[in-house]
Amino acid sequence: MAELFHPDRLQKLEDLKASGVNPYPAQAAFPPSANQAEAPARSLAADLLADAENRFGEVVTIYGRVLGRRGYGKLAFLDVHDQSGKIQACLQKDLLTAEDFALLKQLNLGDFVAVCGTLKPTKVGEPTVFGSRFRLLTKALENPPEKFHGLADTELRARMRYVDLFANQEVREVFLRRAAVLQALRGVFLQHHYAEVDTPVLHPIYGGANAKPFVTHHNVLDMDLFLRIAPELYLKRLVVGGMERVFEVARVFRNEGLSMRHNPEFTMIEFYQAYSDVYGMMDLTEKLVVAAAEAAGCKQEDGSLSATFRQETFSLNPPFARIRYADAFAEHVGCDPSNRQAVAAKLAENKIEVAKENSDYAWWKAVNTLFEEFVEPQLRGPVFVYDYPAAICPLAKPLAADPVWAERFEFFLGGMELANAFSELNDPQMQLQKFEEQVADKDPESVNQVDLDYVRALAYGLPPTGGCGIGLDRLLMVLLGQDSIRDVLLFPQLRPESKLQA
RNA sequence: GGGGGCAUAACUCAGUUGGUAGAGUAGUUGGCUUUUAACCAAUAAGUCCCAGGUUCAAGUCCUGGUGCCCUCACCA
Repeated sequence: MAELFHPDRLQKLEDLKASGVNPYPAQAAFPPSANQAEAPARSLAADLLADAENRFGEVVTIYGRVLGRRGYGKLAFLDVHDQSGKIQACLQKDLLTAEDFALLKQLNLGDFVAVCGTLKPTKVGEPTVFGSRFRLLTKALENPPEKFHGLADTELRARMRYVDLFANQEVREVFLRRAAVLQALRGVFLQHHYAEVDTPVLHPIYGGANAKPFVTHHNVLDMDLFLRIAPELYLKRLVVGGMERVFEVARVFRNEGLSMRHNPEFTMIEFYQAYSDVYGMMDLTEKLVVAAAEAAGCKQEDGSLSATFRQETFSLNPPFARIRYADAFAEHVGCDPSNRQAVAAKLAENKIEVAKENSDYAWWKAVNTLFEEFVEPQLRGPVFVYDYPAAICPLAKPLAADPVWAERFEFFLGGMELANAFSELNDPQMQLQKFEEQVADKDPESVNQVDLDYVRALAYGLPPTGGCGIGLDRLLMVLLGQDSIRDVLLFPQLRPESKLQA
């Protein structure tokens, strides 16, 4: 970036100031004036357009950014964009004061303006505000992107999201829908009498998932802290304490690679409900996904729900399919996952090594590698896979009937794992043992220790509880049809722009 | 971290075999009272990502680096 401010614009700014125009007024509203009626309150472009025919003749006020201008000497059409959309304004010399008409000449694309005037159709019928008053609200010192293509460079779009958002209306739509989805999900939780909570992001011991953490340091306490990789263990402490239904919209941080599905920080919605279990969580997850889909605009004309993601259309009408892990495994891998010899043959065939002899965890981890390789790509979804191998589920309660399996499901959609839920393990001794095994099985570079305080909390008694975590960003990718997680994150992680900061 | 690709004006992009850096949009100036990617005329704008190298000559070829994209690895 050669210049932070466009030189021509700086000149214009000086000219404006010289002629007594404040390029950055504090208030948007038209100031009261002796010889002019008070301007009406602001209208949104979309509201005016929705009801234009009934409002023709009405005096209205619009605010927005000018992103198009077609000038004709003594008249100009402006495309005024606000959050809701775009409406045309027409400014004619006949209707304006000399000062306002002079100001029109100094206007640039990208500037914010207020226009007050009569809503009327043009000769071709487009609803247009024919301005009798007009003022500059903010001067822009940078050119907006090319008007036809918008901002296309993916790097610039992510780096300068503030430009992407106003230059590409569909991008703004994605993020407004993201906000609507979050609100809809909160609505479902409130209907089910959940309390929204905020638990710590800075953890002295990290846990609740298997991931590498970011490390930071508190100066006064003189201790290292980890940015949370999951809120799980804190949320269950709340259930121990008697907060029976809690959820958190939790930003979590994982110090791992980036990809179209991975960002170092992402949003997980976790929720826990006392006296429920994994099956209750399945029902609630289904309701949440449906509510999210409705808020995301997935409702079709016939009332059905569907989303198109990466050229594939997914029906989101409940109920979603439910399949046992072992059945899905048998179908796509070709053998019973409990048949050790058959599975060993499959592992050898696919050159998958069991990391450690005589370790249940290592064995089932390898089994799960087969699952990830052969089953998950086939799970187009929406589908719940349930009854996972207990050995790889340190936080889930084993099935009473067969403790090889645990009360856990994962929810798949669009080829991605979007949710993960358990009947929470609440036997403190078994939990301690599983934690210890897990730490012992860990690769050396991944420092981890048993969260003994969590085990102590369980010792005070965690009622039977169902818990679930939903990867909000990935869910939004599918619902909003965005290929990359970067396209549903306002500010995805990028390296700093060396030229700008140098 | 491995492999592949891209990087030229504020934006979108051309740039031939290595031979003076180009267009459209945006900007500036002028003209135009119903356009909508308005139009017409003039004009300004470049560290061709960075640093080396080859060459009489490099946007172009070579080496290294940086950033981004794709892919693999990592990733409950």
